[in-house]
Amino acid sequence: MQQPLLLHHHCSGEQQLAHSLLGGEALRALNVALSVMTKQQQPAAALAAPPLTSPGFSDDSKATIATTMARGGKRWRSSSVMDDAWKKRSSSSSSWVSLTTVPYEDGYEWRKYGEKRINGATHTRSYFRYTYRDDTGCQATKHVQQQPPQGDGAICGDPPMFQVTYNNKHTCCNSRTAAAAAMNGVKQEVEQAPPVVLPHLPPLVEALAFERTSSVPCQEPVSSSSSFPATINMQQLCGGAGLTAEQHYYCHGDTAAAPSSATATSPCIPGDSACDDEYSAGDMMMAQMAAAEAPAAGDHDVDPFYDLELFLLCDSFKDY
DNA sequence: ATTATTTGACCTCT
DNA sequence: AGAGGTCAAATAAT
Repeated sequence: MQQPLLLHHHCSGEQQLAHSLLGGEALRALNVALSVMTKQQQPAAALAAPPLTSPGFSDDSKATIATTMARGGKRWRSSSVMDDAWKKRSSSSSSWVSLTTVPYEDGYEWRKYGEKRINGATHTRSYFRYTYRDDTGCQATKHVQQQPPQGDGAICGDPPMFQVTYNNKHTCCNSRTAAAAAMNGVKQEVEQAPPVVLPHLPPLVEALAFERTSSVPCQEPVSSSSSFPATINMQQLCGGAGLTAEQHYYCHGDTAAAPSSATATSPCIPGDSACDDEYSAGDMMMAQMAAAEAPAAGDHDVDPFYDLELFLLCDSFKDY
């Protein structure tokens, strides 16, 4: 319903758009949808992606590495470091998949460390690790795989979809403080925060996603490298333009870990000093709405949807 | 000068 | 042997 306004708001005036969105049916529909969401806790849909298990390492493989290193390859790790890596790999296996059009905007900063051509895939796969891994010890990684075009692939306006596979939970408490600590040269204690439970998104979430527009100009398929910024600018997250595209999360592994930003980081929650300047009446309205829908203060620790709601609301309305 | 990305080699697993 | 993941030297960007 809002598509014409969204497409032409530069002509008809942003105020009118905001009025239409915040004062009309859209907000009410959103409110209802979120209300249903909070009450609906269905198991996650079947995974589209193959299981991403960590097979662990046998003693034999350790020996293999030892001999390999002895014969003078390009490897440089000491055996003790290797042992630690094995322990980590085998003890903290968890991964989850996100299907999204915005593969790099998840609230954390990532550094690209590799790119591979994957068999049968039309695009290369890019590998990222948490930018401040060395400072925080956070072992979170992800890889991004652009999906082949759906249908005939030539439909204008169909944005490229990316499958983002996250590995290892963020052990830094949240994105901003970890980044700040790293930038200040402060060695941050690695907190063993309780695992954040990934909200299982019911189908209704799809109704919240912004409808794809058919008027977006045709684009060349996104090339595998350098077409996207590999790191996330926090200012962009808080005040940058652009609507959040649809994101679907799937999880698997031992613990349902949350996609980093969608929950704990919530980079744009009103009241956060880093974002306050960017928010006005609309934000307060969203905060009130979320407060009305969410359990009493303090209860959102056990409400898997609470932070997700805030994130979606905040991110979706931040430009108004 | 510093930081981030690219890219080919290396490594493990199947 | 091939596939997928990681490393770090080389290169590019800031």
